[in-house]
Amino acid sequence: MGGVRTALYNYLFARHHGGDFLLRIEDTDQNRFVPGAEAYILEALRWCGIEPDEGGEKGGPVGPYKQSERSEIYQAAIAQLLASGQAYRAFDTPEEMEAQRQSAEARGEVWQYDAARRGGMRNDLALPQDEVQRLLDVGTPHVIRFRMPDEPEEILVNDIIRGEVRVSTAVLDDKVMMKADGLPTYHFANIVDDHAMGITHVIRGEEWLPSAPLHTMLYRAMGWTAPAFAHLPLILKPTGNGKLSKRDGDAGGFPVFPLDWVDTETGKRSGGYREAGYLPEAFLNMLLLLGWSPGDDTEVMSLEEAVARFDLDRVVKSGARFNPDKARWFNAQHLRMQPRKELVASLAPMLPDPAFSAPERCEQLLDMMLERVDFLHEIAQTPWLFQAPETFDRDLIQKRWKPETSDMLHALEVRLADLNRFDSSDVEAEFQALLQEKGWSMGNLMLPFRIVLTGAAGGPSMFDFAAFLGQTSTLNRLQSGLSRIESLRATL
RNA sequence: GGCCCGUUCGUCUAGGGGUUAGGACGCCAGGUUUUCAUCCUGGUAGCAGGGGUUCGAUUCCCCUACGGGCUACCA
Repeated sequence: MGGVRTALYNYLFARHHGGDFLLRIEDTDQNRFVPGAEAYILEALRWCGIEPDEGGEKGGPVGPYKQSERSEIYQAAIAQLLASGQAYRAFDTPEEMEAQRQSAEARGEVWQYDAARRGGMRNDLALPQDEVQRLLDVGTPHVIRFRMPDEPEEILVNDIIRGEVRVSTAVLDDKVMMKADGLPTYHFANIVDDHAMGITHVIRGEEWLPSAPLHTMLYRAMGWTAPAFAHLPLILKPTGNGKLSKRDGDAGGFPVFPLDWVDTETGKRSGGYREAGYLPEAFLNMLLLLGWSPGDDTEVMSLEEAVARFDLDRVVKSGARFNPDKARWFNAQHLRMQPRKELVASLAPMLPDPAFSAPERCEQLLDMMLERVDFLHEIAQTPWLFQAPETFDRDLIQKRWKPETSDMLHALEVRLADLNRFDSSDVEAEFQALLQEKGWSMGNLMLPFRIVLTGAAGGPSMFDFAAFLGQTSTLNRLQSGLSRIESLRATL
């Protein structure tokens, strides 16, 4: 969800200002490679309708769009940093550094690889030149670190959403730019690629705000103009503390992924909004308002409207708690805005019996049910629409079934059997005529009629429903339902 | 621990030196409806606390509290 929202805001911003939205795959961590993840991202964006202008399967003029295929570019860039003395090689092993960290922490000190400590470490800057050469000659694994200024300096980051953020380089460490495996870290690859690809705006999650000063320094060190930054508020759990995470969905009964996702290692499946029955428009609309507002009372918006109205100056600063109830509400709103044709096309394959999948039958179902559901599949999952009810609401029958009720329904059955036409209006006219003739009240006949045909208390207009069933099915349900209810009443 | 960001109804948010602090979700009540739902009407509920500045702070400043993020050869 968080990733989709970030993509959405980037897309809207680009579209609103006539720019391009590119997709770059940042796959520089070999250990975290997940098969299928890239295809998943592409498919999720496609489902949402926010496909990139460049990257993905499209490619484009500033490719490749996958960092694992851009090694030469990073090599050239790091050579520049090394040559200008703004980066250096470090040979310290993870074990060595961990030991130092442990002992520092035992003394209550903060340990970081910075200007104050690098003199005591095994690197270019501290080791004699011939020792460095020897290490290099024998192929000692090493990383390349960015050299923070020796003297503390205040770095100013101008964030579109948060304004000016100032950090002293004294609290920043010498971050690794190139890992021992020869691949760049996020920090380095990101600034190199953003520059190479002509990125003008970096719109990303707030978790990146602490490293924005580093990125600012990297642009300066490379002699490049930095893009504009905008750090988005995080999406928080519906209840409890912390940001929304994968586990929250399964526990809370709502999806946190756009599409179903199966973890290839554990085999565990996490539900997606698509599979949960959400319309992509509703999913996006819900995400849109989680951290941004148009400034007036408008809430339900199409993607086009969002493009027209979106800008970064109305993005909220504080974290937004996700509300599953409101997500449902958005779906209900968008469901009713869908063109009929599309609803029919979506509903037809969900239906339990192909006999109901004909366009006119789907139309009838939608007429009766659309305003009563939040999701289309709720129609398909209402059993009594498609077959006579198996069970009847005991409490309801106990409360509302009077001694004369069955006879009244028998009378209705006889009248309905005589009908030559069985449209909703025909059923209604006959129903009213019977009431009038016998002096019965609407409530005393209508609810039992509903119970006998559906087994339950709620639902569509009974005249529409009878017409939907047709004369034969209506009469069959009346007969079988009545006998079932009679035997049920005998046990009450 | 250190650094950074934040704080308006339960939730998402509008607002912004003088407002009856607005809307939405949820919840409650009433109306419409053959039931349920939709829809309509109304209600419930909020400026974290303390200091300043000011004629006047929810709005500006500071502090505290609380929340969040980062602190990897992960992104």
